[in-house]
Amino acid sequence: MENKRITIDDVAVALSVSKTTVSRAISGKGRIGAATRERILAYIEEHDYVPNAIAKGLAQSRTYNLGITVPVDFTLVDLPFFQKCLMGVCDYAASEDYDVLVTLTSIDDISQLERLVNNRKVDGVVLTRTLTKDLPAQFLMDKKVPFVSVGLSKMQGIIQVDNDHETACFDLTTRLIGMGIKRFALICDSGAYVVTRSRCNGFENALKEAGLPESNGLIFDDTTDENLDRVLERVLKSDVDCILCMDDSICVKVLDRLRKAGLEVPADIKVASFYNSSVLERNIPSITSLDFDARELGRVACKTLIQLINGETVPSRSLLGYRVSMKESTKTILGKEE
Amino acid sequence: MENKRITIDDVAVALSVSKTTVSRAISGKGRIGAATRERILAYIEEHDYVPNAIAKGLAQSRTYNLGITVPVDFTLVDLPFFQKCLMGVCDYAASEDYDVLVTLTSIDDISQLERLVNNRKVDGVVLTRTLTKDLPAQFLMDKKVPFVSVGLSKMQGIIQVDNDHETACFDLTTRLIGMGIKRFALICDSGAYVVTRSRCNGFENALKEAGLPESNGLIFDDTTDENLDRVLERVLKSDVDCILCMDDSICVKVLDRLRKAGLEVPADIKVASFYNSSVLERNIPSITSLDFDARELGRVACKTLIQLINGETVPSRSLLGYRVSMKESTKTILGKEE
DNA sequence: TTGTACGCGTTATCAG
DNA sequence: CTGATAACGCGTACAA
Repeated sequence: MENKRITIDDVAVALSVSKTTVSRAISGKGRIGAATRERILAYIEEHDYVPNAIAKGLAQSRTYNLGITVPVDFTLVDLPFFQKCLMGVCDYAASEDYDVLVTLTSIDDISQLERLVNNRKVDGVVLTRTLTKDLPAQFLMDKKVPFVSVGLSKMQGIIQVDNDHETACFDLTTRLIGMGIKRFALICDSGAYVVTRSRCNGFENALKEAGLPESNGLIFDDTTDENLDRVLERVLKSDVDCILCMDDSICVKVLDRLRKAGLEVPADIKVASFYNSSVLERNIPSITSLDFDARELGRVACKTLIQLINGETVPSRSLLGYRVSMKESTKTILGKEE
Repeated sequence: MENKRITIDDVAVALSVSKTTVSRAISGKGRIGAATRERILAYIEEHDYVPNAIAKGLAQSRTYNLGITVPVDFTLVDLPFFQKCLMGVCDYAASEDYDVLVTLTSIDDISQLERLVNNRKVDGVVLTRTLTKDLPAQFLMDKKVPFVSVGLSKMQGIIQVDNDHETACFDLTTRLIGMGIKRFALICDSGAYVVTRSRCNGFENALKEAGLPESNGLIFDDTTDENLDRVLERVLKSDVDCILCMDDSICVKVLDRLRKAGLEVPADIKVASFYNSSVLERNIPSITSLDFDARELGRVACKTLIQLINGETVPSRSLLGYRVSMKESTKTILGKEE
């Protein structure tokens, strides 16, 4: 094993050319004779010379590093999302010879992100989980650091990448209506997430489009753990056909309560989730839900960010697709299938 | 907002001192007059000058970056572990002004790690999840890059940090025996993890120490999804008092099967898990288990790595503690409590 | 097509 | 105690 690392200068001397020529052979920039070029490339390959990324970075005031914020106050339910998203970012970054540097952020502490930016350790940042009050976005904007936000944000002028939750919820609701379901209850969390609004919109639009009265779509928000029982009680009394859960974390609780109440899904009541986080993967019955490809989301976010860094123009909002998974939990007993 | 970044030279010129002096005031290295030192520090504070980490890195051939490998082929059950571990690493790294750079590794693909190291993007690496066949460790060893391994490894000469699984399992088993439980079944996975061996050892030693015959501790390994049913059938016929699960991923399946078989925990049979991954957090009944602090593990791993990078001598093996959580799932019906 | 010389921002070395 | 000056390794105008 070679221990001592070789520099561009060593290559130049060994081949009796100048550093410039070697640099050109590697980068492809600037004209250079095909012959010398081949010769240099061959030598580099032979002696496995690898350019020093730090020096390169210093010279071009670039780091070829990307930052990604990861929330510390996650729940088990949204953990897979961040993990997959991170993987997607890493995927694409690697393909462009960028590396990814994680920084923990909580709702009111962005000190790690500040360090990262102030130390100029990254060329840009991917923000995951957008809150209505978005400290990181504000900070990066002030510092004029390129960044893209995964998840829609209310802030103006932010490059956003997200799945099309609104259309997805519209689609799922419409299909359920098509199966003969008429009365819904949508159970939301009390969080400050922007995405909740989009999902509600999709749901409401589907009802409207189908000509169903508003009263057929009960919406319960602010359902903390304590009053979920009361909410469900009201839901069950309301002759609801199908409970829609804003995401799996709610769905888990709902299923748990229904089981205790001795209710069968889908025989007594149907259930579906607006966000499949894979925690319910093995649930019996299988749960109808919306599937989003978080890894792809990460890839697109990363791609967009790198374009942004390179000064290319990027769409201010990219919406990715979704998949509607019709499963057991919404099957009608007559054997009607999707 | 200041837009243009200020350099050490600007500070030097503004204060009519040399760059060297400014550098000394910041680093604390080398003797310097208290007066000038204060003056420089004040100026820096005032004009919020931040040293360029890249240039600093180039000068000292250091990056102040750490790498951490994250496996791509994770399951939902061990996801929280990696996440918490990552957080611990980030915690400590930030406190030492290091940043953390993630790299995906699968069992047979370490190309991202290779890029990272070849490009000299990191000063050292934290390895998570040690397999019996450890490609990353071998690679880093050859490249002479400092690294520590989270989780015990069979390889010689590796700096390891882990929880003391063996003692923990010994402890839990012993306490269960103390509660009057005599016959155990330990259900393992068929994975190639080194940790499985440690846990089995702790379990077996506890039986031995208690003077129980070997036949009281049935061990089933290679329990793939398909034959788990058969295994459980045999277990139930064997008059076992308590099923011990190697980790929560197995425990989830076992609980599921027991429920279907109409068996009550702990009335009909007791259950405990050798690794609480928080997926069973809300399970009813609550599950007796071993708790490990993955975040602390990450912190210690990171601390050890930085010491290693700084040329300090570090213990070749650090074993961290654990917590035994006695819960409902092993309660005796008579109301005997732990 | 190729080479020279300088800049990137900092630390380290060696004088004073 | 302080200050020039040389690395660190690479990119890039500018010159040849």
